[in-house]
Parts: sequence; C-alpha cells; structure tokens
Amino acid sequence: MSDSVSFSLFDLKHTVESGCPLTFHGNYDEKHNQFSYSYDSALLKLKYSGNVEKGKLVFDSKSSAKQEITKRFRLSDNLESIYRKINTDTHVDSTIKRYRGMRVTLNDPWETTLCFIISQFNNVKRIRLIVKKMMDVYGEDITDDEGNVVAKSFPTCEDLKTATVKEIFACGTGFRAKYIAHAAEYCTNNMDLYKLNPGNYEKLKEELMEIQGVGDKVADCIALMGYGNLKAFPIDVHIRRSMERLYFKSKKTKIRVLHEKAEELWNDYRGYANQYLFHRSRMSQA
DNA sequence: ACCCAGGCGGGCG
DNA sequence: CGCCCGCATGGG
Repeated sequence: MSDSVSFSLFDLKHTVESGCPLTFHGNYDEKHNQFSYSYDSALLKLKYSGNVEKGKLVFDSKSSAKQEITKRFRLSDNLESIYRKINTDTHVDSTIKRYRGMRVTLNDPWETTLCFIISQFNNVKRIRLIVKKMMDVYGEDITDDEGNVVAKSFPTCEDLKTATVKEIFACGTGFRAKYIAHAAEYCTNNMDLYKLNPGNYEKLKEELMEIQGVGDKVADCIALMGYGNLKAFPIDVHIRRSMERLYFKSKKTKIRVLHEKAEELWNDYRGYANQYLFHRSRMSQA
C-alpha cells in the first residue's frame, strides 16, 4: 500500500544534491527519480512524479511518513514568496530561476552537527564517503520483511559516545576524529541539542559553538539545516568568493562584513539566498 | 607532482 | 582582539 504528498514547486534532484545532510546519508537515483534514506528505524523510499511546478512524492504507507516528508523537505514553505524576498539583483534572479524548486531541508540536529564537523576543510564527495562509513560502523541495521539488511540508520550521539578517537579516525575522519568524539560525549552528557531554541539565532549559534570543532561557519550550517533558522548564513569559500565578487568589487572582505551584507540584502531569509548561491557556485565549479 | 576541498583551534603579536 | 599556521585524505 502506498501514500503520497502533493507539492507545487519542488525539485528533488537539486534539493538532495545540495550538500545538505540528506545528500550525505541518503541515496539518489537520478534515472528513476527516486530518493531513499533511513528514518525512524526504516528505509523511506520516495518516488518523484510530475514536474518542478506540480507533482507528488509517492512512498510506502507508514503512519508518520507524510508528516516527516513535509517537514524534512519544508514543503510548507511558500517558495514564490521567499524568492520575491531574496531576489535583490540579476545574479540572484538567474540563480533562483536556474535551480527553481530547490528547497532548504530540515534535518536532525545531531545528524547535522556530525555532518558539518566532518565537512570542515573537506569536499562534498569525501564528506559523503566518511558519513557513509560512520553509518556503516555505528548505525543500526535496518531490515526488510525477510530480515535482510537493506540500510543503516544514522548513528545518534549516544551510539557514538563510547567510541574512541582511534576508532573514529579509522572511518577516515582524519584530524576531525577528536572533535567528533568530543561532540558525541558533550551532546550526550552536557548539552541536549533537542532542547535548544531554534528561533533565537544569536543564542542558538552561541550555544552550538560551545562544541569543540563547531565554529562560526559550522554553527550556521547547523542552525540553518538542523534547526530551520533561515537567518543563518554559513560563509564558506564558495559563498565568500561569490559575495566578494558580486558585492565588494572582488576585494578580500572580513567574515563579519559579509554577514552584515547578507543581513542587509536578504534579512530573515538569508539562509535561502545562501543555499542558492552556494549551489550555483559549487555546480559551476564542477 | 601539485592544488583544493561547505574550517577549526591554538599560538603569537 | 586579529592574524597565521597546521591539519588527514582523496580526487582533479
């Protein structure tokens, strides 16, 4: 038995290939327009039908799946309205047209934290490799009706809290291993990520930065993709280059000034502007 | 071979 | 404070 969620304006491909946590832990099949990822001890398989303007996601019936999908892909966001708010210049305009329907995703806070600690000084392809390895080693088996292992769950911070730095290093995490071990321990014993206030941008970011290995940029990634705070604006090399070229005559500009500019231009929706600018920059580089 | 990748913490001035 | 450096690893 199957169920579905209808949407207007949603691009599955660019959304799941945007470098969000789903990119790292899920699997996208472009040929069949399908995406699968582990959720709630099961493998959730989505089939995309229709087009970017109007269509539906079809999946095997499960009580909480509909709610999960709507929430995860932020299908309740009014994208047209957000586009109007961030469309400040011709570069943004052409970017939102090119990747029309791409949505910011809302992911589990711990999963987002782990993914973006791994992301530092790294590239998307290798982040995915490392995350998959971590899932393989520390995740729990997800089985089908016959008992075959069809996937692994994403490891919780508790799943990781007893892991040694050496073991985590063996997953290919490199110098980030000590950060991951600390984060798992800290988020299990000292900070409950699920009790932070998603709406208070400054406070949220400040609290996230108490975790070793979480700095300004990673905290913004977690605030945006783990808590859904659209004021968050992660500044990485791609964003930095794009903004310096577009708004600062290609001059080297301080991170603080770039944050101020993003707030001035896109205000409460700068996280969405970030997603589009980042994606365009990364795509055109590849 | 060389360069870069969704940066970070630590150390120094 | 701000700046500079080292850091694991694999793909172009």
